[in-house]
Amino acid sequence: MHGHVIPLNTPLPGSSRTSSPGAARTQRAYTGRILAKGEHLYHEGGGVPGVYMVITGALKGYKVDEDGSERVMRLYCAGDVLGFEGLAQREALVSVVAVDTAKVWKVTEQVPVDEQLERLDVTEIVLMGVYRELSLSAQVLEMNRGSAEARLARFLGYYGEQQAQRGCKQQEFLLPFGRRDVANYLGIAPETLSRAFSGLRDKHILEVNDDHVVVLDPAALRRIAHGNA
Amino acid sequence: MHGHVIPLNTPLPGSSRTSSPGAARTQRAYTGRILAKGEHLYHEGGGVPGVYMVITGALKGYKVDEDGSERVMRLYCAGDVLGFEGLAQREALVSVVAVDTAKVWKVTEQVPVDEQLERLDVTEIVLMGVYRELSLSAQVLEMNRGSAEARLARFLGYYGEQQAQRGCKQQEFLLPFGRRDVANYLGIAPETLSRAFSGLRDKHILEVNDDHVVVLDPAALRRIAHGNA
DNA sequence: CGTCATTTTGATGGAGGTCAATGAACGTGG
DNA sequence: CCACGTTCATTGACCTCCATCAAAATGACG
Repeated sequence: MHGHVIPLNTPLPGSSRTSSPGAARTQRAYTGRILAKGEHLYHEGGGVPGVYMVITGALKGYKVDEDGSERVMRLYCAGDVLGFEGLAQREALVSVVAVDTAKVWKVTEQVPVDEQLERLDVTEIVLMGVYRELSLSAQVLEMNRGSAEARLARFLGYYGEQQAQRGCKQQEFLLPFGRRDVANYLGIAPETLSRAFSGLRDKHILEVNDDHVVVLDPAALRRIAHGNA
Repeated sequence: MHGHVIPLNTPLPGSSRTSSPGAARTQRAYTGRILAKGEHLYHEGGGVPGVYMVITGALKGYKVDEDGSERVMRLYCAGDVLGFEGLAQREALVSVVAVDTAKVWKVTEQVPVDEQLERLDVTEIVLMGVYRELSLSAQVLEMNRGSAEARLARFLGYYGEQQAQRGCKQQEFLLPFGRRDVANYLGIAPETLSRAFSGLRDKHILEVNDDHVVVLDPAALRRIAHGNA
Protein backbone atom coordinates (compact mmCIF):
# COMPACT_ATOMS: atom_id res chain seq x y z
CA MET A 1 0.00 0.00 0.00
CA HIS A 2 2.96 2.32 -0.60
CA GLY A 3 4.14 4.50 -3.43
CA HIS A 4 1.65 3.45 -6.06
CA VAL A 5 0.84 5.55 -9.07
CA ILE A 6 -2.24 4.68 -11.08
CA PRO A 7 -1.38 4.73 -14.77
CA LEU A 8 -3.97 6.59 -16.75
CA ASN A 9 -3.45 6.60 -20.47
CA THR A 10 -7.11 6.76 -21.37
CA PRO A 11 -8.71 10.11 -22.12
CA LEU A 12 -10.56 11.66 -19.22
CA PRO A 13 -14.15 12.87 -19.55
CA GLY A 14 -14.12 16.31 -21.09
CA SER A 15 -10.44 16.25 -21.85
CA SER A 16 -11.09 16.44 -25.56
CA ARG A 17 -12.12 20.03 -25.05
CA THR A 18 -9.09 20.88 -22.92
CA SER A 19 -5.57 21.74 -23.86
CA SER A 20 -2.48 20.13 -22.46
CA PRO A 21 -0.86 21.96 -19.53
CA GLY A 22 2.01 23.49 -21.43
CA ALA A 23 0.76 23.97 -24.96
CA ALA A 24 -2.07 26.46 -25.30
CA ARG A 25 -3.54 24.93 -28.42
CA THR A 26 -7.08 25.95 -27.63
CA GLN A 27 -8.31 29.20 -26.20
CA ARG A 28 -7.49 28.42 -22.57
CA ALA A 29 -4.57 26.64 -20.98
CA TYR A 30 -5.15 24.60 -17.84
CA THR A 31 -2.48 24.84 -15.20
CA GLY A 32 -1.20 21.54 -13.86
CA ARG A 33 0.24 20.72 -10.48
CA ILE A 34 2.03 17.73 -8.96
CA LEU A 35 1.45 16.87 -5.33
CA ALA A 36 3.68 14.55 -3.37
CA LYS A 37 2.15 12.02 -1.00
CA GLY A 38 1.01 13.90 2.09
CA GLU A 39 1.01 17.29 0.37
CA HIS A 40 -2.15 19.37 0.69
CA LEU A 41 -4.01 20.96 -2.20
CA TYR A 42 -5.84 23.25 0.20
CA HIS A 43 -6.87 23.37 3.82
CA GLU A 44 -10.25 23.46 5.56
CA GLY A 45 -11.17 27.03 6.40
CA GLY A 46 -8.60 28.47 4.02
CA GLY A 47 -8.86 29.63 0.46
CA VAL A 48 -9.65 27.35 -2.46
CA PRO A 49 -7.29 28.04 -5.37
CA GLY A 50 -9.86 26.88 -7.90
CA VAL A 51 -11.73 23.89 -9.24
CA TYR A 52 -9.45 20.95 -10.01
CA MET A 53 -9.65 17.73 -11.93
CA VAL A 54 -7.53 14.79 -10.83
CA ILE A 55 -5.34 13.42 -13.62
CA THR A 56 -3.34 10.71 -11.86
CA GLY A 57 -2.94 9.50 -8.32
CA ALA A 58 -5.37 9.76 -5.42
CA LEU A 59 -6.43 12.32 -2.82
CA LYS A 60 -8.74 12.44 0.12
CA GLY A 61 -10.98 15.20 1.43
CA TYR A 62 -11.39 15.27 5.19
CA LYS A 63 -12.52 17.36 8.10
CA VAL A 64 -11.02 17.51 11.58
CA ASP A 65 -13.42 17.56 14.52
CA GLU A 66 -12.84 19.53 17.68
CA ASP A 67 -11.53 16.42 19.41
CA GLY A 68 -8.88 16.10 16.72
CA SER A 69 -10.40 13.05 15.08
CA GLU A 70 -10.53 12.96 11.30
CA ARG A 71 -13.56 12.35 9.12
CA VAL A 72 -12.86 11.29 5.55
CA MET A 73 -15.54 12.87 3.37
CA ARG A 74 -14.34 12.04 -0.12
CA LEU A 75 -11.87 9.79 -1.88
CA TYR A 76 -10.72 11.26 -5.17
CA CYS A 77 -9.31 9.33 -8.11
CA ALA A 78 -8.33 10.23 -11.65
CA GLY A 79 -11.23 11.97 -13.40
CA ASP A 80 -12.81 13.35 -10.23
CA VAL A 81 -13.48 17.06 -9.95
CA LEU A 82 -13.17 18.90 -6.66
CA GLY A 83 -12.93 22.36 -5.15
CA PHE A 84 -16.42 23.65 -5.85
CA GLU A 85 -16.30 25.77 -2.70
CA GLY A 86 -14.06 28.09 -4.68
CA LEU A 87 -16.91 28.92 -7.02
CA ALA A 88 -18.80 30.77 -4.34
CA GLN A 89 -15.51 32.34 -3.30
CA ARG A 90 -15.98 30.97 0.17
CA GLU A 91 -13.60 29.17 2.46
CA ALA A 92 -12.82 25.50 1.94
CA LEU A 93 -15.19 23.09 3.65
CA VAL A 94 -12.68 20.25 3.74
CA SER A 95 -8.94 19.74 3.58
CA VAL A 96 -7.66 17.93 0.51
CA VAL A 97 -4.42 15.97 0.69
CA ALA A 98 -2.69 13.58 -1.68
CA VAL A 99 -2.56 10.04 -0.33
CA ASP A 100 -0.24 9.18 -3.16
CA THR A 101 1.70 11.13 -5.75
CA ALA A 102 -1.03 13.00 -7.59
CA LYS A 103 -1.34 15.25 -10.59
CA VAL A 104 -4.18 17.73 -10.92
CA TRP A 105 -5.28 20.29 -13.46
CA LYS A 106 -6.90 23.54 -12.53
CA VAL A 107 -10.20 23.90 -14.34
CA THR A 108 -11.09 27.39 -13.20
CA GLU A 109 -9.07 30.21 -11.82
CA GLN A 110 -10.36 32.16 -8.88
CA VAL A 111 -11.80 35.06 -10.78
CA PRO A 112 -15.00 36.98 -10.11
CA VAL A 113 -18.04 34.77 -10.52
CA ASP A 114 -19.71 36.68 -13.30
CA GLU A 115 -16.58 36.54 -15.40
CA GLN A 116 -16.48 32.78 -14.96
CA LEU A 117 -20.05 32.39 -16.00
CA GLU A 118 -19.42 34.16 -19.27
CA ARG A 119 -17.40 31.20 -20.39
CA LEU A 120 -19.97 28.67 -21.41
CA ASP A 121 -17.73 25.61 -21.31
CA VAL A 122 -16.86 26.38 -17.71
CA THR A 123 -20.52 26.75 -16.87
CA GLU A 124 -21.14 23.33 -18.32
CA ILE A 125 -18.41 21.60 -16.41
CA VAL A 126 -19.45 23.40 -13.25
CA LEU A 127 -23.10 22.44 -13.43
CA MET A 128 -22.14 18.90 -14.30
CA GLY A 129 -19.78 18.93 -11.36
CA VAL A 130 -22.37 20.28 -8.97
CA TYR A 131 -24.78 17.58 -10.02
CA ARG A 132 -22.08 14.94 -9.54
CA GLU A 133 -21.33 16.45 -6.17
CA LEU A 134 -24.96 16.10 -5.16
CA SER A 135 -25.12 12.47 -6.20
CA LEU A 136 -21.80 11.87 -4.47
CA SER A 137 -23.13 13.15 -1.19
CA ALA A 138 -25.94 10.62 -1.51
CA GLN A 139 -23.39 7.93 -2.25
CA VAL A 140 -21.22 8.85 0.72
CA LEU A 141 -24.22 8.69 3.01
CA GLU A 142 -25.09 5.29 1.59
CA MET A 143 -21.60 4.11 2.49
CA ASN A 144 -22.34 4.91 6.12
CA ARG A 145 -25.33 2.61 6.39
CA GLY A 146 -25.68 -1.12 6.85
CA SER A 147 -23.26 -3.83 7.94
CA ALA A 148 -19.52 -3.55 7.50
CA GLU A 149 -19.45 -6.09 4.68
CA ALA A 150 -22.32 -4.32 2.94
CA ARG A 151 -20.44 -1.01 3.09
CA LEU A 152 -17.29 -2.56 1.72
CA ALA A 153 -19.21 -4.36 -1.01
CA ARG A 154 -20.90 -1.09 -2.01
CA PHE A 155 -17.57 0.72 -1.99
CA LEU A 156 -15.90 -1.88 -4.17
CA GLY A 157 -18.90 -1.89 -6.49
CA TYR A 158 -18.77 1.85 -7.02
CA TYR A 159 -15.01 1.79 -7.30
CA GLY A 160 -15.17 -0.91 -9.94
CA GLU A 161 -17.73 1.07 -11.92
CA GLN A 162 -15.49 4.10 -11.79
CA GLN A 163 -12.56 2.02 -12.95
CA ALA A 164 -14.56 0.69 -15.85
CA GLN A 165 -15.58 4.21 -16.85
CA ARG A 166 -11.97 5.12 -17.36
CA GLY A 167 -11.27 2.00 -19.35
CA CYS A 168 -9.63 -0.14 -16.66
CA LYS A 169 -10.73 -3.54 -15.45
CA GLN A 170 -13.83 -3.45 -13.30
CA GLN A 171 -13.04 -6.63 -11.37
CA GLU A 172 -9.37 -6.08 -10.67
CA PHE A 173 -7.65 -2.98 -9.38
CA LEU A 174 -5.25 -1.44 -6.94
CA LEU A 175 -6.62 0.54 -4.02
CA PRO A 176 -4.40 3.59 -3.58
CA PHE A 177 -6.03 4.37 -0.23
CA GLY A 178 -4.85 2.89 3.04
CA ARG A 179 -7.11 0.82 5.25
CA ARG A 180 -7.40 3.59 7.79
CA ASP A 181 -8.73 6.08 5.23
CA VAL A 182 -11.14 3.64 3.63
CA ALA A 183 -12.44 2.54 7.02
CA ASN A 184 -12.96 6.13 8.09
CA TYR A 185 -14.69 6.82 4.79
CA LEU A 186 -17.03 3.90 5.43
CA GLY A 187 -17.61 4.92 9.02
CA ILE A 188 -16.13 1.79 10.59
CA ALA A 189 -12.98 0.84 12.49
CA PRO A 190 -9.93 -0.27 10.48
CA GLU A 191 -10.01 -3.64 12.21
CA THR A 192 -13.63 -4.09 11.20
CA LEU A 193 -12.75 -3.24 7.61
CA SER A 194 -9.98 -5.80 7.69
CA ARG A 195 -12.44 -8.37 9.00
CA ALA A 196 -14.89 -7.43 6.25
CA PHE A 197 -12.17 -8.00 3.63
CA SER A 198 -11.34 -11.35 5.20
CA GLY A 199 -15.02 -12.27 5.35
CA LEU A 200 -15.53 -11.63 1.63
CA ARG A 201 -12.29 -13.43 0.88
CA ASP A 202 -13.35 -16.48 2.90
CA LYS A 203 -16.61 -16.55 0.94
CA HIS A 204 -14.55 -16.66 -2.28
CA ILE A 205 -16.03 -13.34 -3.42
CA LEU A 206 -12.74 -11.47 -3.36
CA GLU A 207 -9.04 -11.99 -3.67
CA VAL A 208 -7.25 -9.52 -1.46
CA ASN A 209 -3.56 -8.87 -1.14
CA ASP A 210 -2.98 -5.59 0.62
CA ASP A 211 -3.94 -3.05 -2.04
CA HIS A 212 -4.49 -5.54 -4.84
CA VAL A 213 -8.15 -6.55 -5.12
CA VAL A 214 -9.80 -9.00 -7.49
CA VAL A 215 -13.56 -9.43 -7.55
CA LEU A 216 -14.31 -13.10 -8.16
CA ASP A 217 -18.10 -13.04 -7.76
CA PRO A 218 -19.61 -9.68 -8.75
CA ALA A 219 -23.17 -10.96 -8.36
CA ALA A 220 -22.59 -12.04 -4.78
CA LEU A 221 -20.88 -8.73 -4.10
CA ARG A 222 -23.95 -6.88 -5.30
CA ARG A 223 -26.20 -9.04 -3.18
CA ILE A 224 -24.19 -8.28 -0.07
CA ALA A 225 -24.07 -4.60 -0.96
CA HIS A 226 -27.85 -4.53 -0.89
CA GLY A 227 -28.01 -6.05 2.56
CA ASN A 228 -28.79 -9.62 1.53
CA ALA A 229 -26.09 -11.68 3.14
CA MET B 1 -46.58 15.08 16.29
CA HIS B 2 -49.58 15.70 14.10
CA GLY B 3 -50.95 18.63 12.19
CA HIS B 4 -48.43 21.22 13.22
CA VAL B 5 -47.70 24.31 11.21
CA ILE B 6 -44.65 26.34 12.10
CA PRO B 7 -45.57 30.01 12.19
CA LEU B 8 -42.98 32.09 10.43
CA ASN B 9 -43.59 35.79 10.55
CA THR B 10 -39.96 36.75 10.42
CA PRO B 11 -38.42 37.71 7.08
CA LEU B 12 -36.51 34.92 5.39
CA PRO B 13 -32.93 35.37 4.22
CA GLY B 14 -32.96 37.09 0.86
CA SER B 15 -36.68 37.78 0.93
CA SER B 16 -36.09 41.51 0.84
CA ARG B 17 -35.15 41.10 -2.78
CA THR B 18 -38.13 38.93 -3.63
CA SER B 19 -41.68 39.84 -4.39
CA SER B 20 -44.74 38.29 -2.79
CA PRO B 21 -46.34 35.41 -4.72
CA GLY B 22 -49.30 37.30 -6.03
CA ALA B 23 -48.18 40.87 -6.43
CA ALA B 24 -45.46 41.38 -9.00
CA ARG B 25 -44.02 44.47 -7.41
CA THR B 26 -40.46 43.84 -8.52
CA GLN B 27 -39.22 42.61 -11.86
CA ARG B 28 -39.95 38.92 -11.25
CA ALA B 29 -42.81 37.23 -9.46
CA TYR B 30 -42.08 34.00 -7.59
CA THR B 31 -44.72 31.33 -7.90
CA GLY B 32 -45.92 29.86 -4.65
CA ARG B 33 -47.32 26.42 -3.92
CA ILE B 34 -49.03 24.79 -0.97
CA LEU B 35 -48.40 21.13 -0.26
CA ALA B 36 -50.58 19.05 2.02
CA LYS B 37 -48.97 16.60 4.40
CA GLY B 38 -47.83 13.61 2.39
CA GLU B 39 -47.89 15.45 -0.92
CA HIS B 40 -44.77 15.25 -3.06
CA LEU B 41 -42.96 18.21 -4.56
CA TYR B 42 -41.13 15.92 -6.97
CA HIS B 43 -40.05 12.32 -7.25
CA GLU B 44 -36.68 10.63 -7.47
CA GLY B 45 -35.79 9.96 -11.08
CA GLY B 46 -38.39 12.37 -12.40
CA GLY B 47 -38.19 15.98 -13.40
CA VAL B 48 -37.40 18.80 -11.01
CA PRO B 49 -39.80 21.72 -11.55
CA GLY B 50 -37.25 24.23 -10.30
CA VAL B 51 -35.37 25.46 -7.29
CA TYR B 52 -37.62 26.08 -4.31
CA MET B 53 -37.38 27.89 -1.01
CA VAL B 54 -39.44 26.64 1.92
CA ILE B 55 -41.66 29.36 3.41
CA THR B 56 -43.59 27.47 6.08
CA GLY B 57 -43.94 23.86 7.15
CA ALA B 58 -41.48 21.03 6.73
CA LEU B 59 -40.43 18.54 4.08
CA LYS B 60 -38.08 15.62 3.79
CA GLY B 61 -35.86 14.44 0.97
CA TYR B 62 -35.44 10.69 0.73
CA LYS B 63 -34.31 7.85 -1.48
CA VAL B 64 -35.76 4.36 -1.75
CA ASP B 65 -33.32 1.48 -1.96
CA GLU B 66 -33.88 -1.62 -4.04
CA ASP B 67 -35.13 -3.48 -1.00
CA GLY B 68 -37.84 -0.84 -0.55
CA SER B 69 -36.31 0.70 2.55
CA GLU B 70 -36.23 4.46 2.80
CA ARG B 71 -33.20 6.64 3.47
CA VAL B 72 -33.91 10.17 4.68
CA MET B 73 -31.28 12.43 3.15
CA ARG B 74 -32.49 15.88 4.13
CA LEU B 75 -34.93 17.54 6.49
CA TYR B 76 -36.14 20.88 5.15
CA CYS B 77 -37.56 23.72 7.23
CA ALA B 78 -38.59 27.27 6.47
CA GLY B 79 -35.75 29.13 4.79
CA ASP B 80 -34.15 26.06 3.26
CA VAL B 81 -33.52 25.92 -0.48
CA LEU B 82 -33.83 22.71 -2.45
CA GLY B 83 -34.10 21.34 -5.95
CA PHE B 84 -30.63 22.12 -7.26
CA GLU B 85 -30.75 19.08 -9.50
CA GLY B 86 -33.04 21.14 -11.69
CA LEU B 87 -30.22 23.53 -12.46
CA ALA B 88 -28.33 20.94 -14.44
CA GLN B 89 -31.64 19.93 -16.00
CA ARG B 90 -31.07 16.42 -14.79
CA GLU B 91 -33.41 14.03 -13.08
CA ALA B 92 -34.15 14.37 -9.37
CA LEU B 93 -31.75 12.57 -7.08
CA VAL B 94 -34.22 12.34 -4.21
CA SER B 95 -37.94 12.45 -3.64
CA VAL B 96 -39.24 15.43 -1.70
CA VAL B 97 -42.46 15.14 0.30
CA ALA B 98 -44.17 17.40 2.80
CA VAL B 99 -44.22 15.90 6.29
CA ASP B 100 -46.56 18.67 7.29
CA THR B 101 -48.57 21.31 5.47
CA ALA B 102 -45.88 23.25 3.66
CA LYS B 103 -45.64 26.35 1.52
CA VAL B 104 -42.84 26.79 -0.98
CA TRP B 105 -41.82 29.45 -3.44
CA LYS B 106 -40.24 28.68 -6.76
CA VAL B 107 -36.96 30.53 -7.09
CA THR B 108 -36.10 29.53 -10.63
CA GLU B 109 -38.14 28.21 -13.48
CA GLN B 110 -36.80 25.39 -15.56
CA VAL B 111 -35.46 27.47 -18.41
CA PRO B 112 -32.24 26.97 -20.33
CA VAL B 113 -29.23 27.33 -18.09
CA ASP B 114 -27.59 30.19 -19.90
CA GLU B 115 -30.76 32.25 -19.66
CA GLN B 116 -30.84 31.66 -15.93
CA LEU B 117 -27.29 32.74 -15.51
CA GLU B 118 -27.99 36.09 -17.12
CA ARG B 119 -30.03 37.03 -14.09
CA LEU B 120 -27.47 38.01 -11.55
CA ASP B 121 -29.69 37.72 -8.48
CA VAL B 122 -30.47 34.13 -9.39
CA THR B 123 -26.79 33.40 -9.88
CA GLU B 124 -26.13 34.70 -6.40
CA ILE B 125 -28.80 32.65 -4.72
CA VAL B 126 -27.74 29.59 -6.68
CA LEU B 127 -24.08 29.79 -5.77
CA MET B 128 -25.00 30.48 -2.16
CA GLY B 129 -27.31 27.50 -2.30
CA VAL B 130 -24.72 25.22 -3.81
CA TYR B 131 -22.28 26.16 -1.10
CA ARG B 132 -24.92 25.52 1.54
CA GLU B 133 -25.64 22.21 -0.10
CA LEU B 134 -22.00 21.22 0.15
CA SER B 135 -21.79 22.11 3.83
CA LEU B 136 -25.08 20.31 4.39
CA SER B 137 -23.70 17.10 2.95
CA ALA B 138 -20.88 17.35 5.48
CA GLN B 139 -23.42 17.92 8.22
CA VAL B 140 -25.55 14.98 7.20
CA LEU B 141 -22.52 12.73 7.23
CA GLU B 142 -21.62 14.00 10.68
CA MET B 143 -25.10 13.02 11.85
CA ASN B 144 -24.35 9.45 10.88
CA ARG B 145 -21.31 9.10 13.12
CA GLY B 146 -20.89 8.50 16.83
CA SER B 147 -23.25 7.28 19.54
CA ALA B 148 -27.01 7.72 19.33
CA GLU B 149 -27.06 10.44 21.98
CA ALA B 150 -24.23 12.27 20.24
CA ARG B 151 -26.15 12.22 16.94
CA LEU B 152 -29.29 13.51 18.60
CA ALA B 153 -27.36 16.20 20.46
CA ARG B 154 -25.73 17.33 17.20
CA PHE B 155 -29.08 17.34 15.45
CA LEU B 156 -30.72 19.43 18.15
CA GLY B 157 -27.75 21.77 18.22
CA TYR B 158 -27.93 22.43 14.49
CA TYR B 159 -31.70 22.69 14.61
CA GLY B 160 -31.50 25.24 17.41
CA GLU B 161 -28.98 27.28 15.45
CA GLN B 162 -31.25 27.24 12.44
CA GLN B 163 -34.17 28.32 14.61
CA ALA B 164 -32.16 31.19 16.01
CA GLN B 165 -31.19 32.32 12.51
CA ARG B 166 -34.83 32.86 11.68
CA GLY B 167 -35.49 34.72 14.87
CA CYS B 168 -37.06 31.97 16.93
CA LYS B 169 -35.90 30.65 20.29
CA GLN B 170 -32.80 28.51 20.08
CA GLN B 171 -33.53 26.47 23.19
CA GLU B 172 -37.21 25.74 22.67
CA PHE B 173 -38.94 24.57 19.54
CA LEU B 174 -41.38 22.15 17.95
CA LEU B 175 -40.02 19.31 15.86
CA PRO B 176 -42.28 18.96 12.82
CA PHE B 177 -40.65 15.66 11.91
CA GLY B 178 -41.81 12.34 13.29
CA ARG B 179 -39.47 10.07 15.24
CA ARG B 180 -39.23 7.62 12.39
CA ASP B 181 -37.96 10.27 9.97
CA VAL B 182 -35.53 11.80 12.42
CA ALA B 183 -34.21 8.38 13.39
CA ASN B 184 -33.72 7.44 9.75
CA TYR B 185 -32.01 10.77 9.14
CA LEU B 186 -29.63 10.05 12.02
CA GLY B 187 -29.05 6.49 10.84
CA ILE B 188 -30.44 4.80 13.95
CA ALA B 189 -33.58 2.84 14.88
CA PRO B 190 -36.62 4.81 16.10
CA GLU B 191 -36.47 2.98 19.42
CA THR B 192 -32.86 3.99 19.84
CA LEU B 193 -33.79 7.60 19.13
CA SER B 194 -36.51 7.43 21.73
CA ARG B 195 -34.02 6.06 24.23
CA ALA B 196 -31.58 8.83 23.34
CA PHE B 197 -34.30 11.40 24.05
CA SER B 198 -35.07 9.72 27.34
CA GLY B 199 -31.39 9.56 28.22
CA LEU B 200 -30.90 13.28 27.69
CA ARG B 201 -34.13 13.97 29.56
CA ASP B 202 -33.01 11.86 32.53
CA LYS B 203 -29.75 13.83 32.60
CA HIS B 204 -31.80 17.02 32.86
CA ILE B 205 -30.38 18.28 29.56
CA LEU B 206 -33.70 18.26 27.74
CA GLU B 207 -37.40 18.54 28.34
CA VAL B 208 -39.23 16.42 25.81
CA ASN B 209 -42.92 16.10 25.18
CA ASP B 210 -43.52 14.45 21.85
CA ASP B 211 -42.64 17.21 19.41
CA HIS B 212 -42.06 19.92 21.99
CA VAL B 213 -38.40 20.19 22.94
CA VAL B 214 -36.71 22.47 25.46
CA VAL B 215 -32.94 22.53 25.83
CA LEU B 216 -32.14 23.03 29.51
CA ASP B 217 -28.35 22.62 29.37
CA PRO B 218 -26.90 23.73 26.01
CA ALA B 219 -23.32 23.33 27.25
CA ALA B 220 -23.87 19.71 28.21
CA LEU B 221 -25.64 19.14 24.90
CA ARG B 222 -22.58 20.42 23.04
CA ARG B 223 -20.29 18.24 25.12
CA ILE B 224 -22.30 15.14 24.28
CA ALA B 225 -22.50 16.15 20.63
CA HIS B 226 -18.71 16.12 20.50
CA GLY B 227 -18.51 12.62 21.90
CA ASN B 228 -17.65 13.52 25.49
CA ALA B 229 -20.31 11.84 27.53
C1' DC C 1 -65.43 4.87 22.95
C1' DG C 2 -62.84 2.07 19.73
C1' DT C 3 -59.30 1.91 16.36
C1' DC C 4 -55.23 3.16 14.49
C1' DA C 5 -50.61 5.18 14.36
C1' DT C 6 -46.96 6.74 17.03
C1' DT C 7 -44.05 6.81 20.94
C1' DT C 8 -42.02 4.78 24.80
C1' DT C 9 -40.07 1.14 27.56
C1' DG C 10 -38.34 -3.62 28.34
C1' DA C 11 -35.53 -7.81 27.19
C1' DT C 12 -32.25 -10.15 24.34
C1' DG C 13 -28.78 -11.28 20.98
C1' DG C 14 -25.35 -9.90 17.76
C1' DA C 15 -22.41 -6.77 15.23
C1' DG C 16 -18.75 -4.04 15.77
C1' DG C 17 -15.57 -0.91 18.69
C1' DT C 18 -11.63 -1.29 21.58
C1' DC C 19 -7.46 -3.17 23.37
C1' DA C 20 -3.73 -6.14 22.42
C1' DA C 21 -0.45 -9.10 19.95
C1' DT C 22 1.57 -10.73 15.75
C1' DG C 23 3.41 -10.41 11.19
C1' DA C 24 4.80 -8.11 6.92
C1' DA C 25 6.86 -4.25 4.30
C1' DC C 26 9.69 -0.34 4.20
C1' DG C 27 13.35 3.04 5.43
C1' DT C 28 17.39 4.20 8.06
C1' DG C 29 21.83 3.85 9.85
C1' DG C 30 25.45 1.12 11.52
C1' DC D 1 23.97 -6.67 4.37
C1' DC D 2 21.68 -6.86 8.55
C1' DA D 3 19.65 -4.89 12.89
C1' DC D 4 16.38 -1.80 14.21
C1' DG D 5 12.40 1.26 14.37
C1' DT D 6 8.24 2.53 12.19
C1' DT D 7 4.00 2.01 9.95
C1' DC D 8 0.35 -0.71 8.44
C1' DA D 9 -2.58 -4.93 7.95
C1' DT D 10 -4.41 -8.79 10.14
C1' DT D 11 -6.25 -11.68 13.76
C1' DG D 12 -7.93 -12.68 18.47
C1' DA D 13 -10.52 -11.70 22.87
C1' DC D 14 -13.61 -9.02 25.25
C1' DC D 15 -17.42 -6.12 26.05
C1' DT D 16 -20.36 -2.26 24.92
C1' DC D 17 -23.96 -0.35 22.25
C1' DC D 18 -27.63 -0.77 19.38
C1' DA D 19 -31.00 -3.39 16.25
C1' DT D 20 -34.62 -6.31 16.87
C1' DC D 21 -38.65 -8.32 18.80
C1' DA D 22 -42.35 -7.52 21.92
C1' DA D 23 -45.64 -5.02 24.64
C1' DA D 24 -47.55 -1.22 26.96
C1' DA D 25 -48.71 3.72 26.91
C1' DT D 26 -50.18 7.83 24.64
C1' DG D 27 -52.68 10.56 21.53
C1' DA D 28 -55.39 11.48 17.12
C1' DC D 29 -59.62 10.93 14.89
C1' DG D 30 -63.77 8.98 13.32
